[in-house]
Amino acid sequence: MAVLADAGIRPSIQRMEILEYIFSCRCHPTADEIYSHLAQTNPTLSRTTVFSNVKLMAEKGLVNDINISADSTRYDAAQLPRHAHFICRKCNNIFDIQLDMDALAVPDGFSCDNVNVFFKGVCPDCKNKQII
Amino acid sequence: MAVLADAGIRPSIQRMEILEYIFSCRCHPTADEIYSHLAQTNPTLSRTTVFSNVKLMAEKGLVNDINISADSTRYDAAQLPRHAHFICRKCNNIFDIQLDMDALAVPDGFSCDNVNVFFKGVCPDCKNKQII
DNA sequence: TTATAACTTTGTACCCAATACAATATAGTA
DNA sequence: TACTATATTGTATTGGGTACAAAGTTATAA
Repeated sequence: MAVLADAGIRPSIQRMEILEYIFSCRCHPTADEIYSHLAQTNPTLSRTTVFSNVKLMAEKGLVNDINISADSTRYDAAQLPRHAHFICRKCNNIFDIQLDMDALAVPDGFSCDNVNVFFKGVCPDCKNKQII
Repeated sequence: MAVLADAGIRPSIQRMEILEYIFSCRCHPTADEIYSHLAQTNPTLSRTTVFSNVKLMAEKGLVNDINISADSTRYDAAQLPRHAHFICRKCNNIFDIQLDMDALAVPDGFSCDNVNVFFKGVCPDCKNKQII
């Protein structure tokens, strides 16, 4: 996990496990979901450690923090191709939406390090269920 | 405020005051900020009333709920021209960014009722202050 | 007008994501 | 080894937001 050191974060067992999970799970987990998952194999892991480290990783640009809903912050691997997110108002699932986001730019004077595009509505599955 | 009735919301003093403030202030207020402002002239107003009504107005499409930061949900008049938002990591101010968002679309099958574009970074003012 | 039903506001109590903080543990350096 | 800096842990706390029941208000019908 040289990616941690490259980002200026000193590697540790906990940090490697957290980042590995965010990079591999593809489920936009919350900090609590990351904690619950990792605690199964690492019972002494602290909830605070997860919260403080995902925040650090977001600041360093290793992960994206997704505030698509008011509930809680979700995390996504920053190394994935840029994509948008869709949240379903019925099932609350979050979907990756492939989209050309290169055209999105800020005016001169602003320096931008992060772009998020969020769609809200109803997903195909829930639309079908409503008809039935 | 026929706009309330048009959206299927029964008008009330409280609801008109809340909507009027969101439409006029242009400051992306949180529910608590709306409450604090209106409570100055309406001391019996309840915090719960504000929270439940801004949520209702967001569901009915009268206002946009902005979750650009994890802190708290902010609200914006939905009748304004579509625009993006920029949050400064230094001063936490939120700026309106004029942007062509018509190209942003979801795949077939999804039905989308709301799009948000969020930029994060440093605003011109804070960039200048850092140099000094 | 009165009665009744439906809805809204209010206020308290509560939930839970996130943070503060101090104690302990670990890693880096001389 | 001793010392310093950084991480982790666990508890206590904060604060945005909600649940719920009581009180107040509006609409509809007889």
